[in-house]
Amino acid sequence: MATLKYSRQRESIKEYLSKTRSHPTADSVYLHVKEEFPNISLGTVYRNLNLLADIGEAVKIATPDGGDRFDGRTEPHYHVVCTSCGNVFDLELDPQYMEAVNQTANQYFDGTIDNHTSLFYGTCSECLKKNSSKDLK
Amino acid sequence: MATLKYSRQRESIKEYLSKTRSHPTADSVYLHVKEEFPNISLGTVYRNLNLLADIGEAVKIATPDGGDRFDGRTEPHYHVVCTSCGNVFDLELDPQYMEAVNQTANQYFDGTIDNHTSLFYGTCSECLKKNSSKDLK
DNA sequence: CTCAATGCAAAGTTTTTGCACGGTT
DNA sequence: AACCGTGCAAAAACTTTGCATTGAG
Repeated sequence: MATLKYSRQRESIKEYLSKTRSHPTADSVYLHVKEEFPNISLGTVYRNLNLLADIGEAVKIATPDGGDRFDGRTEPHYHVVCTSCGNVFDLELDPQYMEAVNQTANQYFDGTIDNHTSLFYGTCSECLKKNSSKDLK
Repeated sequence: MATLKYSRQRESIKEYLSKTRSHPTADSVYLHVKEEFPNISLGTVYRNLNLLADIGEAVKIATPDGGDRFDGRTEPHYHVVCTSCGNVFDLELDPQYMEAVNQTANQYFDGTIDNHTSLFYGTCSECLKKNSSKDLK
């Protein structure tokens, strides 16, 4: 395989991903890193995001509407996607349940289940508020 | 809200979704329904797929690579996405675990968790075979 | 008759890719 | 020097949408 070389752009992307909890889209990452590297291109951001996901230093989270989201948090954890606003949240699940579920899932997937990318859909509290106020009219 | 009118195209889409276990993409649905309705357009397929998802008669499953997948199975169940080939599989999870996990997730999402769309990533057995033979060379 | 659904094509969004150049090793 | 990474722009992949027409109620 090709040898990985250092690049300031990739470093900046990694740093941003590791610090934010917002599970940004590729475009959000682009906008942020652009502040430090005004000439960076969206293509470079995509290439690095996919590269980081490939080597396990980031997680790509697919959402049903809008683009994919990325997460730089490396400890195993689940996610919840709000189907109303599209935002992604970390889910603090009792390790005991995560273990049990992963074990069951692995009966079918032979130990390959990636518990970073397990994912639920729901409606976040902010959207619940908005929706209930809409229901009133 | 607008009143729903019958259409043979939508009926055909629904029937296909309810019979297949392949979790097809919009394009696969299009190709299939095209056999019965040669003039059907991809736009119509998308419109109906989204409509069915909105009224809860189908589930839209986002995958990190390739297009979204659709499922017509209506009983609550989880899915596993193969990150190698992109295929989606049903996951028969002990209801007791599903219940426990949903309950925990719902502490954060206030009872809105949709247990049709909860989703894991892994590598399916077919891809495991292919990958291991690649590793040998 | 009314309005939802369709087919078609154009446009929108998101992501990938080819290529020449610059940066890291 | 070798070759990976970048910026740019074009292209690809996927999905939505406007509009005239057809079809259900």
